[in-house]
Amino acid sequence: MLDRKTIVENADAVKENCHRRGVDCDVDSLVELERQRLAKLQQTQELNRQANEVSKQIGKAKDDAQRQETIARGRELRDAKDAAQKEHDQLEQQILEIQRLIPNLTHADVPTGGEDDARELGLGKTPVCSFDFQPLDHLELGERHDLFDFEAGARVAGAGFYFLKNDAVRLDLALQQYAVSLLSERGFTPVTTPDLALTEILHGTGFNPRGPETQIYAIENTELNLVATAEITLGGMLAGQTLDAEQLPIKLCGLSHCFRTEAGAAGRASKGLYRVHQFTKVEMFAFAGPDQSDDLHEEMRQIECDLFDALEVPYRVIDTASGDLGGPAYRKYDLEAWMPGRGDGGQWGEVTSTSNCTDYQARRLDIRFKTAGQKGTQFAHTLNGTAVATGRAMIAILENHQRADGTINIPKVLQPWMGKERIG
RNA sequence: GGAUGGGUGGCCGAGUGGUCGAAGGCAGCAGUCUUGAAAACUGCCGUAGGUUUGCGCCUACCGUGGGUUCGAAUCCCACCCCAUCCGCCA
Repeated sequence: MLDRKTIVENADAVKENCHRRGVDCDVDSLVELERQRLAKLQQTQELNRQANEVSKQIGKAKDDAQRQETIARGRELRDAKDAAQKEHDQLEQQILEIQRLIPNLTHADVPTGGEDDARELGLGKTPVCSFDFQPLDHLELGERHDLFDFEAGARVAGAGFYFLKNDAVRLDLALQQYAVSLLSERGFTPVTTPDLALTEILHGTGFNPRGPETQIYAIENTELNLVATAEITLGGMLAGQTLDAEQLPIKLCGLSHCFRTEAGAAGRASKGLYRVHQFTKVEMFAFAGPDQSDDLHEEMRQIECDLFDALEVPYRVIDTASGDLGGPAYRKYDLEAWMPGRGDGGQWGEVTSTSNCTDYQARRLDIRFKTAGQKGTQFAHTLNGTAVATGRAMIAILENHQRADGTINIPKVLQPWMGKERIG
C-alpha cells in the first residue's frame, strides 16, 4: 500500500505512475474523499472531547437534577459523535478501496511499457549450447529416465499436479541443498515456513485470495490459504513488529511449497513442469532500511546469477518494464533460462525474479523499525528473490545438459548432493 | 479435543466503573556528585492520528471484536493466543 500523504501531496505524480503501470484507479476521488474524511475526523474528535468533558462533570454534580441534566447532555454529544464516526468510517473504507489498488512507485531506471519493453541487462556465463543432435524436451527426457508421473498426479489431485521419481527427486533435493548452503554462506538465515497463511497476511504481501483472477487456493470456511510463495510467509513473519535499526538488514532464505491455481492461464498452458499447481522453492527475503534496499536488490540479483552460473545454465537478465511489475514491486529483475525444449528450437523461460518492494508491503503488514535516539518509527523495506524454484530449474538443467546418447550431465556443484555425475 | 489459570507500556508488575495513558520497579537517556567509574540523588523515558509557525493542545490504543453505561483496563458475550494438566498423535 502506498502512503496516503504521499498520494495526496503528489497526486499528479501518482496518477502518472498508475498510467505508466497500466493500472486504472481514481486518484482524484481518493484525494477528495480524504479531504472530507479529515474534516469529519476533526468533527468527531471535537464532539468526543466535549463528551469526555461533560462525563467528567457528572461525578461532581451537586444534586440529582443537575446530574440528570448533565447525563442527558453527555448522551446527546455521544450520539452526535457516533454518527460522525460512522460517516468517517464509511469514508475511510471508500478511500482504502482505492488506495489498495494504487501500485508502488517505480524506480527511475525501469523501462516504460509492457512485456516486450523489458530491458535485457546481460547474459550468464554459460553460453547457449548448440547441439549436434536433436535435443529432447524435459518430458521426453523424463520418460526416458522415469523421472515424472503426470498421469498419476492428475489421478490424485487433477491436472497440473505430478509425482517426481527417481533421479528427479534427488535432483530436486540437491537443488534445495545447494541453494540453502550457498545462501547460508552469503548471510541468509535458513528457515522453513508454514505452507498456509492467513488471508490478512496475503493481503499485506499484496496477494488477493478471492476473486476470479486469483492465483491462490483458499481453504473453505477458514482464513487460511495455501501460499503461492514463501514471500508471503517470510514477509508475514515480522508482521506488526517494530525492529531496531541495528538489526537491519535481516536476510532470510525460506524453503516452502508453492501452490498456484493458474486461473486464466489455460490459454498459455505449457507442457510439463513449466506451469504447475505445486512446486518447491528456496526463496530469499530481506527486511532492510530505506538506504539499504537498492544495494540489497543488486545483491539478490547477483546471487541469482551466481547460482545459475554454478548450475551451468545459460540465462539472460531482464529489467522488467513498468506495465509488467505487479503492484508491490518498485523494481523487478527476472532471470530467464534458455530451455532448448521449449517452443520450436528453444525459448527463454523465467526461472527466478527478484523485487524491491520498498515500504509497500511493510506498510500494510505494519513492519517498522526504530532508530536509537530518533523519535518515532519508519516502515522497513522488503525485498524478495527466487533462489531456486526447483521445477523450472530442473527443466533448464535436464534440457541443457542432455547428451547425444540420452544421458544427462549433472552440474558439478550438485554432484556431491546427487552422489553421481550423470543421469542414465 | 477436555479442565484450570493467564494476557496491562522495552521487560517485571499494580489497578474499588469516573482527572488512568495507566502506580511502583528494572532497563535506557540526560544531569548533579566524583580525578574517573560505581553508588546515591534529580529529571526524561510508548505508539499512531489530528491540529498549530512554534511551545503545545486534542483524539485513539491496557490480546481481538462486539455489548452495557453519560463514562470501561475495570462489568457482560464471543473469539484468539499463552501456560499447566489430561486425552490423542508424527
